[in-house]
Amino acid sequence: MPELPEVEAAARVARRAVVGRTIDRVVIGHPSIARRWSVSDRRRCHGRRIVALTRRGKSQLLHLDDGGTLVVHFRLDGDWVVDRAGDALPPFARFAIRCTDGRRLVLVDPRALSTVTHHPAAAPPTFALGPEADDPTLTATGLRARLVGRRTSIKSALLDQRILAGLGNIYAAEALWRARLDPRRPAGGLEASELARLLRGIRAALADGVAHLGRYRTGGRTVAWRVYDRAGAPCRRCRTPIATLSQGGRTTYWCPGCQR
DNA sequence: TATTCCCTGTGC
DNA sequence: GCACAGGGAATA
Repeated sequence: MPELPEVEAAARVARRAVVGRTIDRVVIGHPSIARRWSVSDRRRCHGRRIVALTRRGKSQLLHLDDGGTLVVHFRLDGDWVVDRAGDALPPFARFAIRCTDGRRLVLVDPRALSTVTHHPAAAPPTFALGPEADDPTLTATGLRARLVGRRTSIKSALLDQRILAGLGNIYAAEALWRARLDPRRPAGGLEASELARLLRGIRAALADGVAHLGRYRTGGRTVAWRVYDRAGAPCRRCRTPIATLSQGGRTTYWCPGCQR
């Protein structure tokens, strides 16, 4: 689930659940999380109030009243479940924040690839991220500046969070399809008009994702992607069968007929 | 700039 | 069985 629209939706769920509340204790449910938590990290969270929850790229930041920060990244499969302390933990619970009023925010993640880290006020987290993919002030010229000289494919560039933050494998493919751009094109070789199309494609793909989140979150995505996961099916624009290729170890879905 | 690994579940 | 899964840090 978690690319920018999904993480943003999850952040809203978590914000409603825990901002303004006080942490009674944190629960660590998997060694992959425990590895990054010292005894002092856990102790410092105890009794702290969560004063705000923000998003940066695909990371969620829980700001504590002592200046500390919890950084949560869902990776491929993470999601929040809100329940009550005392309930049985949901399946695949990997981490949880139990609030003093009994509210509990649980990170569920079958694959256990999600990460949660604590950063004390003296060592706040840093992010080597490009501008947000949905940043309304982003321009084609600005995009060009971030891609100039890049030899990698435009598809791989869109997945590089240092260039643009928030796109993943699905929305990158969807944006390129909307822009009618061949995903193999060198990132630094796109013309101004193509970059303008790409920027529009990114915005349209993200907007579509946001528009359909409700349906997505309540049981299986009912919305059809434009190209993602449609290998062999006819392109929705030109009827050419959708093809796949591997780029940087990820599968790219694209239309050889109308993406140039 | 391109693989390798982290984890576990699912679908072929 | 085995390949693969919407991510990204670490490594070569």
